[in-house]
Amino acid sequence: MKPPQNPVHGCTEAAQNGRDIARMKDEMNKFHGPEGSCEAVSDMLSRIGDKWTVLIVSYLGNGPMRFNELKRGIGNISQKMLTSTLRNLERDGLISRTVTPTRPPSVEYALTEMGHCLLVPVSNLAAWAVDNRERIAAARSSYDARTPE
Amino acid sequence: MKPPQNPVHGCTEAAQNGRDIARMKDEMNKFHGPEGSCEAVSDMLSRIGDKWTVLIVSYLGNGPMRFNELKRGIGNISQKMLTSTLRNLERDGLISRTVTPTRPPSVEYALTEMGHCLLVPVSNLAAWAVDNRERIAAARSSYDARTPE
DNA sequence: CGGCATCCTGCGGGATACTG
DNA sequence: CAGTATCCCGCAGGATGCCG
Repeated sequence: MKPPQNPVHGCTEAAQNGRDIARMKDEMNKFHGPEGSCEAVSDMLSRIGDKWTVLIVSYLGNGPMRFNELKRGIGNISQKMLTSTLRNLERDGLISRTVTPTRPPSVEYALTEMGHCLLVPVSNLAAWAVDNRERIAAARSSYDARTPE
Repeated sequence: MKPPQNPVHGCTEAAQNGRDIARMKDEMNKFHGPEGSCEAVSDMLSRIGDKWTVLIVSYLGNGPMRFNELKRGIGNISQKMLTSTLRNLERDGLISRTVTPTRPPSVEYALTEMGHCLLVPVSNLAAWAVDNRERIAAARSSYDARTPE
């Protein structure tokens, strides 16, 4: 029996008010506490939060892809950004780059084990974003409605 | 019996290769599929991935705080960025702003229920970042060592 | 104390053109 | 096909100064 579909993101204000919050605080304290790790987290989040990283990682979650395959899939990304984002991901050990010297040569990108690993928390966050999209939209229009007074 | 300390981030290549990956793919597909939600996720991630949002949210995870309290806690944030990030979070319904009209007035910021809710997936991601910090650092120096050839 | 307004800079990131 | 190189623009975001 594995973690039962756990509703990490459902969070309809019931489930979370107990244990999870406590565990989470611990995480967060170990995270502000020893000065260093805080920066590490901040760092990772700006890497991940950049305009393309998560898109690419999530596309590669469906299996290895070639350069232009990715480009077409994502659609509106420039070669420059695709290249540099892929480079950074490779540098961080999150994806692998395999060149097959045919002519013209083809290059395959794939998630590494660590890349797949990252996909887990990221997809949780993504799920949260999807699930709370409407609430946020509502909060925004509500806020906008009562501020420009 | 609740989710057993689930090793969301430990991911020592064992636990994840089965079900979780599959579930995750589903998440990701529902996420690329219906055109709209993909943007929503991308949006949220750039919000969250910006330089300060997560820091602030995580500080507020320890309880309500006042403006300068936050500023001191974080340390190197400018007033401008603190103000605007707080404003955005308030607009999105993730934090509340309460003015107590003493003199000089004091303003308290606190996470809303949705804010706490966000903290859960975020702390998972943070945990991942902490746990994989060294592997990433290693990957980077390895990469840097063999590229500038 | 908790802000807004202003000025100024760096760099993220798009468009375009050229190579192996 | 899979890049590299160059140019150029916008805006995130720091520094500084003023207000209730």
